[in-house]
Amino acid sequence: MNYSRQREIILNTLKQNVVHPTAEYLYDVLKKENPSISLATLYRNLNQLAENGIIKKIDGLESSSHYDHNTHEHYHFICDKCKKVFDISADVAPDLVKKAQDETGFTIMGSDIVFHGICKDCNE
Amino acid sequence: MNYSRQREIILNTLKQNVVHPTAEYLYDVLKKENPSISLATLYRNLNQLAENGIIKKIDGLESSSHYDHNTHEHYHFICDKCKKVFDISADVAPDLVKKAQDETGFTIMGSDIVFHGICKDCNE
DNA sequence: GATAAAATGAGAATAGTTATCAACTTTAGG
DNA sequence: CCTAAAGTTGATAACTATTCTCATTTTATC
Repeated sequence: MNYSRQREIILNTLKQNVVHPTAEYLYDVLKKENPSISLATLYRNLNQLAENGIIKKIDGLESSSHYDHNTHEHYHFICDKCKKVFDISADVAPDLVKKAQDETGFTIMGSDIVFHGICKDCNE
Repeated sequence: MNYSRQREIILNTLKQNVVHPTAEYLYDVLKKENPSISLATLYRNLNQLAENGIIKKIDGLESSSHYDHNTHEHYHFICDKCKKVFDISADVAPDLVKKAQDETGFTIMGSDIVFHGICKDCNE
């Protein structure tokens, strides 16, 4: 990844935003200073920056939603290779909601954890 | 929500699938037994079942991705009312990846937690 | 069984994102 | 500091996942 003016602008704009903006929001902000910037350039650069670990893309699962008939508190692991989703017991994060509530003072109604990695089968 | 044949079929199909299928996967399975079922019916019913707490929709954030220039391990809270995203420190779930790794034997490369609820401002 | 409310299928519509491609930038080597 | 190769850009078409619309059919109620 070599230098690019647009990428620098995008990264700076993201850094100046305390919130965790969506691409759409960033696009609106960017266009004010830089009316010619293209939406494709924005997405391309956000993805590149994320792939290089310079920023982080927050979006649990990637494209499509998954559905689970098990409604008991539990979490999920998605294999980056085979894309299968596995259950992880709620024990890995005890009192999670309570702790987060104490830290923030927000009313927290639920939590989802999504782990990423490579499952046993794909590891072999 | 009153009874519906299609909803029953959809729920049963979901229950019989160990994996956590996407709508697309479910649609393929459903069509075999029930060729006339419509994709809209499937989505409508999955949403209804999820709203009624009968199944769970797994998808971190809703529609669009958010981007974060802070790449240190930390988690997020999204306010269901104003849709703003807030940071939550990694302390709420100590040794999370290690614990999940011990439980599963998978190679875990990362974890995302998304909390849902109502933020302080919206609570007032 | 008649009637109102809810659910359906088909396909159009939408939102978010990615792909394509010709023109322009950046980098490295001579 | 010129040039060729590699990378990046803007514009727009294309794609994917999901929701909306609406005429028809099912379900619940009296």
